[in-house]
Amino acid sequence: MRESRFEDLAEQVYRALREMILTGELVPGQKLVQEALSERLGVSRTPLLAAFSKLEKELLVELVPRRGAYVKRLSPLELLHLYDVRLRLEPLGAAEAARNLDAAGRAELEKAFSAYRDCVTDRDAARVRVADFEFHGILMRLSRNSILDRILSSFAIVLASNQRGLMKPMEKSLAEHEALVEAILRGDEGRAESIMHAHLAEARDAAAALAAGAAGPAAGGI
Amino acid sequence: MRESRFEDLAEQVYRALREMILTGELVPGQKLVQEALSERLGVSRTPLLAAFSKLEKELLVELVPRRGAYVKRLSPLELLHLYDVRLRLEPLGAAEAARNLDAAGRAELEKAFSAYRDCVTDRDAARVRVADFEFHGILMRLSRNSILDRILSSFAIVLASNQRGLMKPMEKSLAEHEALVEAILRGDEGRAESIMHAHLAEARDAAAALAAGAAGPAAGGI
DNA sequence: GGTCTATGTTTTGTATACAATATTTTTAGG
DNA sequence: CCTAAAAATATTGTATACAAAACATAGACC
Repeated sequence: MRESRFEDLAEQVYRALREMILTGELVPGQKLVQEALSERLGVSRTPLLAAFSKLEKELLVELVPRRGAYVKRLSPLELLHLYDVRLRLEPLGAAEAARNLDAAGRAELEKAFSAYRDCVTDRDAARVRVADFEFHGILMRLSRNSILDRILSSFAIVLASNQRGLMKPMEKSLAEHEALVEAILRGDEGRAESIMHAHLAEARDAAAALAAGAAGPAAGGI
Repeated sequence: MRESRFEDLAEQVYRALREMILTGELVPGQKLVQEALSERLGVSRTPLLAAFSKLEKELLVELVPRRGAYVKRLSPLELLHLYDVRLRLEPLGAAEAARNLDAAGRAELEKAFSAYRDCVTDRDAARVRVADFEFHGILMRLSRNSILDRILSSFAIVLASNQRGLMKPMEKSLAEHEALVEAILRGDEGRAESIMHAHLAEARDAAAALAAGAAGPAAGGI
């Protein structure tokens, strides 16, 4: 066994900041002052710096030399671009998950889906968002494509993206997820891929409309 | 103008290490000892740490807590997965580049292509590899999809991937690039996309063969 | 009164110092 | 001669200290 149960402070700080950004405790555009944060988290500035580096690569933080670190604000255009990328990658992941599913994966998938369904039943929008994020994340992990999983889980941003009011009605989304799960459990790669594609294409189009709207009227603030 | 001409030591170190890894000066599996490297680069260990964090997110470095940093070695399977991802993303980039091309982009594209062609003319395999990498990188930049550009340029690894003897004959690759450039200059999105797809599909299949071979005979070392 | 400059304060970037863990070497035992 | 424990060494992780740059404030000049 070569792994280590030890966890970097940098890693903990990274996760703490990520959480704070995703929950909205730190809002887009906000400056991340090193000393204030390190005091708040009870660590020195050193691990903070490493965490900033990681978060910058995930598009959650913007690092301006000599100026500081800021919570990144996604422009409507970047949001659209993000959906364009998801639209290409997640159907691949769904297909590979369908192909590579085993008993353990099946259990994980069913668990994630039922957690999602419960949130929808409760009509708790905030929790639905998180559960949806986790569902997609688990699916990509089940694809057994480590590169794909890495890229997509890197973009925790996808959660932030859903905050912008382009969530579709819960029931519709639930039905799509259900069909997707069913296809994957059956091992139907082609259908899993096309359902995922359709599922994301709508969101992408909503993002496109948003981007088009933002480009016109208001000159779109960065 | 809000940008800053100042450059972090961390950024410089990051680029220096990246270069060293890509040129093979640092070989996969090699341990990156902090003190040795910081002496060699003439900086303290602090900026080195930030650089490690960045490189880890790019899959160029593996960070094992309390054990150290190692130059990551891509397994044949990971290589295949990487091509699966490229196969989905780069055709999108080619299409968007064709759609969004302007005069400046046209000039950049032609310059990158002619640099590439010159390397092929000289039959200098090492330089062809670098020129190919830059050509693809510029193309993704021309797509104007910042997310896409970011993901793919993150994976400097793509260069490393080409080192594994799955480069196709130079003339064939040159012809494909030429057709691609022509399609983009014409603004033919569909054709640009399909050429790029075909261009990468072959490499992907070679990677698949390699992965299948590695999984069978030798039990595939990580 | 407004703008430019000078000074003081805050904040970042980097180096260094120290503590804790991993690795290597030495030494004792079977 | 090989194995196993213990000491010594090396290396990482983290905090702190200091220098340089950015920012804010106040004063002088037009």
